[in-house]
Amino acid sequence: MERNTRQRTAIRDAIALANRPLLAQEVLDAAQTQVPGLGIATVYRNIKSLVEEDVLQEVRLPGDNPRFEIAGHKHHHHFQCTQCQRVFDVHACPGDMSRLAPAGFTVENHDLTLYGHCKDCAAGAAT
Amino acid sequence: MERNTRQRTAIRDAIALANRPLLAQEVLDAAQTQVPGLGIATVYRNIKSLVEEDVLQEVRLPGDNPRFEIAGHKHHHHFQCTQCQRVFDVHACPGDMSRLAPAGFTVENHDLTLYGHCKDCAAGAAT
DNA sequence: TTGATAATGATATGCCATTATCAAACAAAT
DNA sequence: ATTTGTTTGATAATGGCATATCATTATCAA
Repeated sequence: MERNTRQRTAIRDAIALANRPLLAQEVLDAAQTQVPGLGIATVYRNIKSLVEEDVLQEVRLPGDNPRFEIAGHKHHHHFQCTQCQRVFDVHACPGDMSRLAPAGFTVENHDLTLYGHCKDCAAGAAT
Repeated sequence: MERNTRQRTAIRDAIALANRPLLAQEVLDAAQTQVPGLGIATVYRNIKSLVEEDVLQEVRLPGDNPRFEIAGHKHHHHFQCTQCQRVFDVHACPGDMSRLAPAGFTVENHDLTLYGHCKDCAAGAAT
């Protein structure tokens, strides 16, 4: 991955502009608005190399396939809408977790996922 | 699944006695100490029916296959050891999360996973 | 104890996300 | 514009978890 191609640019831009973590399939859908013939293999290839270059980072939520967002964000968490399944960043954190673990356990990190209805789905739906 | 078999009993007991969520493969390993010839298909079959009967519940952690624990526990979270990969229950919670989400989002639930070293691995290892 | 039938175990198959393959298209240095 | 080596796109192959299949075994009511 040494050359600048329309495909690579479209993939990176799609993720950057979404401003939320995207599944490979969501990246394909978004990037195809820029490059109609784009193939899924190219999406996987470029995501992989962009992760290796620390341009992107992987986001794993329970039970879901990997999503990808622009790397370098400071500590944050995620919100998943139980209706549209989309994932959004949450730039807040309950704070220190080290007291929660049982005695003898050392806490080094944590993942928090909030579930509910996103702004769009909360607005349109009767719960 | 209407009959009581040695296999079914061994599977349920293995999960109950582990006192932590187990992968299907971990259930097989544990239950085989009671029923040596036990097959993986029987483990999957019985786990599935025990979940449907609300005897077991599924636990999903980011990036991992499903684990299963005895159902009915009150709200709790999980700790995963980054060394042995085992998962343990955490009977504590930072509390209300509804203020963390962006405006317009409604929070209905949350999952928290702590990462670090479990008691066994913290004791024996040089980090 | 027997007999109807449910459960088991070995393994084939299904399912899906991801990766490999390879000819064709393209980037970019000359 | 030519050339050379990289990237792409279509699709086959892969890998891993889970389920289906089916002959055999086991359960349990009578």
